[in-house]
Amino acid sequence: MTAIWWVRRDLRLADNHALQAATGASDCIVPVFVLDPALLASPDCGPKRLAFLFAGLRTLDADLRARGSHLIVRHGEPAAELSVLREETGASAIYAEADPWPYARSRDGRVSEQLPLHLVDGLTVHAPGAVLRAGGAPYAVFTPFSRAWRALPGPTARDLVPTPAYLNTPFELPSSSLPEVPPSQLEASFPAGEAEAQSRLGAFLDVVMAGIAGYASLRDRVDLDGTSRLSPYLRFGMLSARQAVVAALQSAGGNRDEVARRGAEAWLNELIWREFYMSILHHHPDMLNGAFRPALRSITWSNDRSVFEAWCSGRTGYPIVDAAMRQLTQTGWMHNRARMVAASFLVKDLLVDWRWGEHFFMQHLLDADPAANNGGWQWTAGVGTDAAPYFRILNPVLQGGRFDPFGAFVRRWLPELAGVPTPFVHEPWKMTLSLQPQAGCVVGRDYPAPIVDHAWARARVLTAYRRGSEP
DNA sequence: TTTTGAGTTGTTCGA
DNA sequence: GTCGAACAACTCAAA
Repeated sequence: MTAIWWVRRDLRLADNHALQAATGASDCIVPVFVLDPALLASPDCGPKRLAFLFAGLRTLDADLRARGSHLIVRHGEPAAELSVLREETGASAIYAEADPWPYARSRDGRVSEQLPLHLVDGLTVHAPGAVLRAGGAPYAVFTPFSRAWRALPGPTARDLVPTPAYLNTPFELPSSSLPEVPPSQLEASFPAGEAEAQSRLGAFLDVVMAGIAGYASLRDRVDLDGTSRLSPYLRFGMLSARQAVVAALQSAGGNRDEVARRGAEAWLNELIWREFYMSILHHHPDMLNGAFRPALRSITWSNDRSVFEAWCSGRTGYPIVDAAMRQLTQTGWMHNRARMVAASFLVKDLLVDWRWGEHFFMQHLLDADPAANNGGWQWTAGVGTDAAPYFRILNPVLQGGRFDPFGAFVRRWLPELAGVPTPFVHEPWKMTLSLQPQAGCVVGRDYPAPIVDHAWARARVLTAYRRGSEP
């Protein structure tokens, strides 16, 4: 018996339920990845994430070759390509990991009409649809969702599926080659692959390194390396979410000190957020098209192209926003706190439709996932499930002072601020005209003046939301 | 059905 | 400088 293992966003051999289902049913496995032209042509498909995916596929191929197998790559419409592959191999079934993303669901529906496709849960620890209220309705608020999620029997180390020692793939089949991507800063920041993901997880969990132990107190500091930086790996399944949750639960339990326990709890909470947004998207696929709350679909945005472009390129005149955007466009990753500050600034200070920002993040983030990205933007804009209160408008100067107290983050990404004294580093326009040349940063010449006045913008957005929520 | 308490991540103002 | 209240009103979840 032969089975096709259809790889999509589960680029790993460890703890892979779709692969396990395939090997359980068949002794011959055909691993395939289908490059879908509809996805490659999507405006949300950016070159950085694509390069990360290609690098991940090469690594997966190498990992498979070490086990007697290899990855077959096909380019074309998935149902058609899988159909051809099934003819070529005589496979009796196709196994793949279920994905709640609406495009994936319709694609898989089309494949199922023609082929014996078996979808296996594994993208999340608890299937999106498994965490429900007493009457069977889905949750729309995070805290009760997380309580119900935690109340379900959680995975333990014994539940993790080991990496297969050998995979029998005797076929010599045509395989498309992946485009070569030149080495970049990206490759240095986030090397793709399962081994890298495992090594990062190990370092994060290491007691001596204090990654997870310091997480609760340091994760908001944009100038420090206080987060796991595992999001790109979770996005493509180079790391199993189940393995991450098992690690978090292990770190949260036992006789550990209070700080370490709190750190593990905080990290577990972030993993639950990921599952929350996948669940939300599963139940409300229409969220990708607009605000969850109908009352907030008629806000009048300024939608000023020039301020949007200033935001995209990191030229708003607010250092923490600009540093965040440059970190994103240069590395494909942005610190979580910086995401909130940058997103809040676009929506609340510039009054630009949150969907513009959502698309920009989709294009640039290695870890961009439709569920989490949309959920985060709706949360920031205050138009989604469990939305932020209307009055939560982040002040970029205060956020900078609190989460980048010495200005190391903004100086790293904005070299023009290198000589600005720390008291002014988050508001350089407050330097006197005589100090600016001494600091090597004349506002308006070396670094932009603020694109809007925050106090004025705050009043404007409150008015716009009040009007937008009127019937 | 009605009621009640709560809702990731804050800011501003005035005493 | 510090502190507490105010900031729309609404929806969700559970009793």
